[in-house]
Amino acid sequence: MKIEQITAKLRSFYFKNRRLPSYREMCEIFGFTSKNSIFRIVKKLKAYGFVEKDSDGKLIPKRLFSFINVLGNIQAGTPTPAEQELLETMSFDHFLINRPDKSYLLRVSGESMIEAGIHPGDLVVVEDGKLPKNGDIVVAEVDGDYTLKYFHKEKDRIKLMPANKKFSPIIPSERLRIVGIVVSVIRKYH
Amino acid sequence: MKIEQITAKLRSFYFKNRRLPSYREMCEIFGFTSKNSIFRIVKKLKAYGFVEKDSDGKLIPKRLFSFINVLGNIQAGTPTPAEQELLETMSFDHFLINRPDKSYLLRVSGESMIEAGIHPGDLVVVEDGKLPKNGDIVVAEVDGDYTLKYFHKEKDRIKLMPANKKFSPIIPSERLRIVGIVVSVIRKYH
DNA sequence: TATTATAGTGAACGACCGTTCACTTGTCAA
DNA sequence: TTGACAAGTGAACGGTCGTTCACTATAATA
Repeated sequence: MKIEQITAKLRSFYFKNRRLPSYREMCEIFGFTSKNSIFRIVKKLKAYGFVEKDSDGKLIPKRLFSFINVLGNIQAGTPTPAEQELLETMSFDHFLINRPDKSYLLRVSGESMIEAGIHPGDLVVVEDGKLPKNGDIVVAEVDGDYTLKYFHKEKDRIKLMPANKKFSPIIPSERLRIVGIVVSVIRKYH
Repeated sequence: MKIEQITAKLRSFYFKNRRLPSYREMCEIFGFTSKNSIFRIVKKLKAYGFVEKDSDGKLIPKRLFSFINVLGNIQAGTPTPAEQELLETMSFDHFLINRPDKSYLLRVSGESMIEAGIHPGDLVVVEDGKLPKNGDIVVAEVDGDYTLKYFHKEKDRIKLMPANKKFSPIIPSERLRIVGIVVSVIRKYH
């Protein structure tokens, strides 16, 4: 049996069950009757780098889940570092979230960041506990209201800049709290 | 031990190992010495709906991985159906990809869709084999070039509309191929 | 104080785990 | 034609799996 068929079947199993099948299950999936056949196939998969064994000897997926074939740029053709990274981390969860315990999701309303490509209805992954740098997009609490803005620290004051000409910069007088930094933006159409 | 501590530890284990720990491993993680303690804890987790057993009796995560606490709208407060869905599917992979075998990832270059919030450097998930509807964003191959545009079918012709005033609509004469439909957009800042 | 949950221990169970070994079959090259 | 090799079978192994049972300790309640 060809390695592509095997990885494809593993992929769809993992996508359905969120775990890798046992050897016995792989027998059923691939159509073998002997677990030894699986043993050798897994050896191949490890050699190819599709799966690996973790510290406890359990099988875990590795390079299997570029479900997703990265085709490269629309106009150019070569994969960029980000795609390599995604190929290796292989899951959007890992790609989009660095600190799961410090991250949460917000749905955006309002158009104050529309020129930064953040539209109403988009989801943003926000991570807290990080020091914002100039140019970061932050979720700020100003006088009790939450708002999404560019962060800009000048000599003695902090400026919150919208990405929309119709809005004005906010220079908070008191009570500014940076809730978190936007680390990624997600939009779903269908 | 409190259920929140347990789910937190499970979460971080799953995020690191991409699988749930065995009962013996949970003993180590939670600090118990008897697997029976784990047995009862898992019973609780099932009752709460955090985990479930799949068709083969194996433990799989269910509602555990709102790693990510959805806080609701920035301005409003109630979670929308999309967030509920994300909470239940619990993984960005499932949220963003419907058909893993028919999806791939493209890095966007060019500014032709910038007013739709798709900027150069963004990643788009493209699904093929679907019939585009008016208003869908599609990847089209026109005379050998790949391009990202709004799809508009009129009575007798197809129009590809950019989301950028500086660009002109394309009315393909021959050789138009719809490569796929953009189902989601991803942008990562850090 | 006596009673009753609640939470954890520890040993034992049968089933399944991944692995190994010996064997068969088919294919391709020398 | 023979030898080597790849691919699959089937049985057996020790270990780990989830589960169950009987027991203890602590805390809450009557």
